Amino acid sequence: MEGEKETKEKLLKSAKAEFMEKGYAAASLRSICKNAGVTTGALYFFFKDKEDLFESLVKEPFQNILSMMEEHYNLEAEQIEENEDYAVAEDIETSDDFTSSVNAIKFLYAHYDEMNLLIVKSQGSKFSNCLDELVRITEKHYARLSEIICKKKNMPNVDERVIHWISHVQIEAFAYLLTHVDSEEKAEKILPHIMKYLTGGWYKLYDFI
Amino acid sequence: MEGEKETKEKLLKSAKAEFMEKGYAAASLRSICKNAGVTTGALYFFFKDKEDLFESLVKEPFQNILSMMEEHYNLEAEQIEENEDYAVAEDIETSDDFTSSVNAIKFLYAHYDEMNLLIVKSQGSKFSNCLDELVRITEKHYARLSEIICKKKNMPNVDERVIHWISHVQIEAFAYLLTHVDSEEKAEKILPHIMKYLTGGWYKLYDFI
Amino acid sequence: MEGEKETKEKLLKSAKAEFMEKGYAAASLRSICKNAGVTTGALYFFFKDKEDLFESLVKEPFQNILSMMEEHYNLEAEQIEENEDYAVAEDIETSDDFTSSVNAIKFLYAHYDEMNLLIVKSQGSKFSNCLDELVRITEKHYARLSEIICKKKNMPNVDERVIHWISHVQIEAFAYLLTHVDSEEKAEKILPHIMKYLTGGWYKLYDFI
Amino acid sequence: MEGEKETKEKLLKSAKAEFMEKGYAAASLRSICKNAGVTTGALYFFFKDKEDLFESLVKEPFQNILSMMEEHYNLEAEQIEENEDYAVAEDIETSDDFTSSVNAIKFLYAHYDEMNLLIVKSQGSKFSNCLDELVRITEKHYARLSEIICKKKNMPNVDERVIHWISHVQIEAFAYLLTHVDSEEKAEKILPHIMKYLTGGWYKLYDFI
DNA sequence: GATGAATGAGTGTTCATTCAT
DNA sequence: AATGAATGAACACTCATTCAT
Repeated sequence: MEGEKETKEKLLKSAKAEFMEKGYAAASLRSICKNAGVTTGALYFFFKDKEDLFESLVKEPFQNILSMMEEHYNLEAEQIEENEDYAVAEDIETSDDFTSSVNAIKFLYAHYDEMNLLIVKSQGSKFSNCLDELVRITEKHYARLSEIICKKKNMPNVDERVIHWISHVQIEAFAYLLTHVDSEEKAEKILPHIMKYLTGGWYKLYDFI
Repeated sequence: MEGEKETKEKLLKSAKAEFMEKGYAAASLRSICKNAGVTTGALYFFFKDKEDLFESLVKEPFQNILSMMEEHYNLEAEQIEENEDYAVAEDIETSDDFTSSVNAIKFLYAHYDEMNLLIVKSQGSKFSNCLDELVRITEKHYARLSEIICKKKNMPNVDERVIHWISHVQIEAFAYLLTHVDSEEKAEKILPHIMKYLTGGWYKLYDFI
Repeated sequence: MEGEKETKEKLLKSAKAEFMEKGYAAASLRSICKNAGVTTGALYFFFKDKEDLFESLVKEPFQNILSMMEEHYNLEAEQIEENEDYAVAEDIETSDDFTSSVNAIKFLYAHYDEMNLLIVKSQGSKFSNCLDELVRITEKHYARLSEIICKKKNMPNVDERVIHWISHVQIEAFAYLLTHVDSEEKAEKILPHIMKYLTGGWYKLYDFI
Repeated sequence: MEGEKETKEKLLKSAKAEFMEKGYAAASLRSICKNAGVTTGALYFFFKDKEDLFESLVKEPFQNILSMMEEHYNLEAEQIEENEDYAVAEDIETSDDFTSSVNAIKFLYAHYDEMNLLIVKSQGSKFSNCLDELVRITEKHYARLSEIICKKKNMPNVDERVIHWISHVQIEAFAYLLTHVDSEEKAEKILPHIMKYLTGGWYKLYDFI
């Protein structure tokens, strides 16, 4: 009777380990089942296919990041609508108060494994380019901010490709932190410097200096 | 008689296309041979194995980047030794003269395909982590610069993990440019803004602002 | 529905035939599967690899021979310990009572095919040198006997390389019988002469004549 | 110009090494050519195919053994025809004068490599069963001797299968000596004991004891 | 819910051999 | 006399997936 209804859990656990070790494409369902102490048939009872299995591990965490980011950006957008000077005076995330960044980091490290799966182990799956989606959201937000700033400062609009590039760099920068600093503590120690560096870029770009 | 001595070229061309399309791991030697209009045996006459075939495409370009970067960093290091104030006054690559960056970009786009193979299609090959090597070199250089700057400014040394992170971000930033902007012209248009952004980070970090 | 659960049997049968015909190294798994009316994947469901397939055919019989021989030698050793004159008076297997030899032959012929696989068809597998193990056991036993005999007869010890050689010859002699006389009946008819010949060698060596 | 006409020699030397190391079947012509510093085409200029290459190494030595053995047996047969009592009185090779055996050993060790190729490395080639031919000659000779002895002693003829078996055992016994004792010196030290053992078998078989 | 069996296409790689030059 | 190029079949093995029970 042991195991019984936890087969699915065992499979997910084994799958996570396998995907972590070998990446999506090189992972073997055979191997996952074996390590779960279960036959292939069982896997296909719970999951449609390899893709579905991977998705079961990462979809929800990924949606959560998306939501979180959208929420964060919406909040910021509201603040700007209320006070158009906000963007100009403070720049984006320019203040030395990194609370929201810290919160983001907290969330990411709470789902450390899943984030790593998404960022570095998803090649071959439909999440291969999952960061692109984050970039897209970020980009949209920054485009709006940029427009406001430029209007205020009577500058020509910054090229949208530059905005896109910056968005990508920022996302990648966070991703790298997550995938190469293994504990939240350490990450939080580095974070302020990182934020300083990233916001410094904005300053320069809009000649705040 | 057609083809004759160009079999190797045909194979390399076909291989490049296949690797580009599917990435190293998912590429099929069978498919490469078929598209080259050649049998598998022929491939193994010219190349030791899959790895060797891939290497034949990317090794030399990669070595060239390495050389280029080392040369560039050595040059900069020399300038600093001659004039220690250089680093402080101008910061690294801070001037609005991006000549060396433009040259780098020119080189990268001259080997556009190979660079893309290296950066985004090499997973599974021994070039999987080729960017790490570039990061390592960059990091070493920046560590040296950072030390000089901090001494001059009576600041505590910047954490080496931060230096590492910045180096990575910079390399990735260039890599992204290359892999997502498909012509040199466009890249050169964006480049000044990118350089501005990246150097802005340094300014802020060392409180030049 | 035909076949159903006998796939493994069919594979083993087909494998035995193929190994018998071509030997381990030259045998083709493809061919084995085809003759079994089964796909290659099926084979790999039941067996880890080629080696494992071969092992499944011969391991047990081989272990049995080992056990049988060890038992036989231990028995003989006990008799000698009880009566040290045994070895001298009777020599090893010198009596005209070949019961144990006949039993051995009976066993060998009960596994005729497997023995042939082991002895003449195993080249390239890990059973390549399986006879060496039998020789080793035999040698150990004969070394002990030889020492006792020589002490009793005040002879210098027989060179261990000679003992080794004799052991090998004896094992080979039995092996040849098995691999070249196709029925137990015929073998049993020849056996007494063979035993006579082999024991005659011992007589002469220890100057019993 | 170097090499020039010695290509064939280089190929033969390289082939011998390869066959020695891997055996006939597992030997790779590719590898042989490479180690000879020559292309495959060259090999096929001198040799018809793999089989022919192997044959070039071992055919002559093998023919020589055959001749030697036949000569030896013919000589012995002549002696018997001249003096029918010879066989009975002395038995075959019974005297303690092993001159002819020593000569045989000398010859075998003079062609040590080739003999090893023939005996242990020929599986898969047409020399796979080359020892059988030696057994056949030996058998023919022994059959004749046996008949004479039995007539003289008024014994029933010894079963031809026994004769065959003994012949095989003797050939194998010599082969084993050659393939497991690496120097002629050592072999000559063991040889007297071996001869003693082998002739002892004959004594017993014909109840000379 | 889950098993155990089976599929069949696919993988990279090696082979002896051929042949125009 | 020898090269260098190429063939094409064969190899052992792995894969995600299916399905009757």
